[in-house]
Amino acid sequence: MKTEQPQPQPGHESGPEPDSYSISDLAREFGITTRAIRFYEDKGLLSPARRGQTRIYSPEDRVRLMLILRGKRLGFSLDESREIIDMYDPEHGNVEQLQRLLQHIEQKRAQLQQQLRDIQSLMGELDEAEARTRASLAQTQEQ
Amino acid sequence: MKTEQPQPQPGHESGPEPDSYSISDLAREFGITTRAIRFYEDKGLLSPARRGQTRIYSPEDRVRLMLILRGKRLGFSLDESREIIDMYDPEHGNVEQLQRLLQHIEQKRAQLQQQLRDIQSLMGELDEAEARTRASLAQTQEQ
DNA sequence: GCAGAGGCTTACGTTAACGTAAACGTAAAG
DNA sequence: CTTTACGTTTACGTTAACGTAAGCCTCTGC
Repeated sequence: MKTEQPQPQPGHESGPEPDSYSISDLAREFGITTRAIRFYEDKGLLSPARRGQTRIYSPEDRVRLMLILRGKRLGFSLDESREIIDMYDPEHGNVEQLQRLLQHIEQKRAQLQQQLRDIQSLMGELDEAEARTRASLAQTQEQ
Repeated sequence: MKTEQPQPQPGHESGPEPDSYSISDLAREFGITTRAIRFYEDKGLLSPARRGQTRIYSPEDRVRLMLILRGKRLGFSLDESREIIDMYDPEHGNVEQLQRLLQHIEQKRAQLQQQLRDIQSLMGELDEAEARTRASLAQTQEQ
């Protein structure tokens, strides 16, 4: 089912940004399965609109999906990704919750800094590994 | 069982680097369970020496364990970590294997660069989230 | 009017990475 | 000599994150 795009405000939006997506649109764009997308919804990470039974994804839904996938690339669980995404919307009423959110942000920041260090060292080691490999390759070739 | 440290070359090594560790030594140091360490061995990531049945870990084994845990922090699977660790020792004989190793290194590098970008953007967003939270907190307090 | 091309729900299967527990061996300490 | 601490193997259990059907609905093109 191709989600129809009647170009709502005619000739005004220049960039090609659709205002809704089908589930397979998103699956194709991000190289995942529709099953995965529905799974994320099951886990409370997405809640697209419905036309009848059919899911209709807004650009905001698409952004959330991108955030989920970025979280995966960083090794976050879906629960962690949801927590991070939930930091965006300001529905946090009382002071305690805001304090805990700040702590949470600090924790994430610390984790990201650790990841940064890890990446730096691994990058350096990859450089060395590449050098050794090229050396080994050169030696193999000159014989 | 405390692995005995008879200080083999007497009064020569100044730094406190033990030359062997028990499984619970390592478990304690890295905040994991002995079960996990044995699991890594099952998966071929470690192969410590044995005194009878008991596992004896060398400093090199300890380093491998550190690399495994760094891999985990970066969201790598144990298989991926093993592949990366295997890049270190030069047992790669023929040219094809070396070529594939180089490709492999390039892939990892690309992945790490993606992670770097991901971390940068997430860091920025954490800054914004913190700012919003502090603003929200200030507003709550001034009423 | 019917064959595809999507989409939906429900449900069982699968893999990775351990957790948990049982049942046993051994060495030092009281 | 028995408790305590640590170690071992074996094996079943668990959670996350989907994969893989099966069975059914609905619109579109021919």
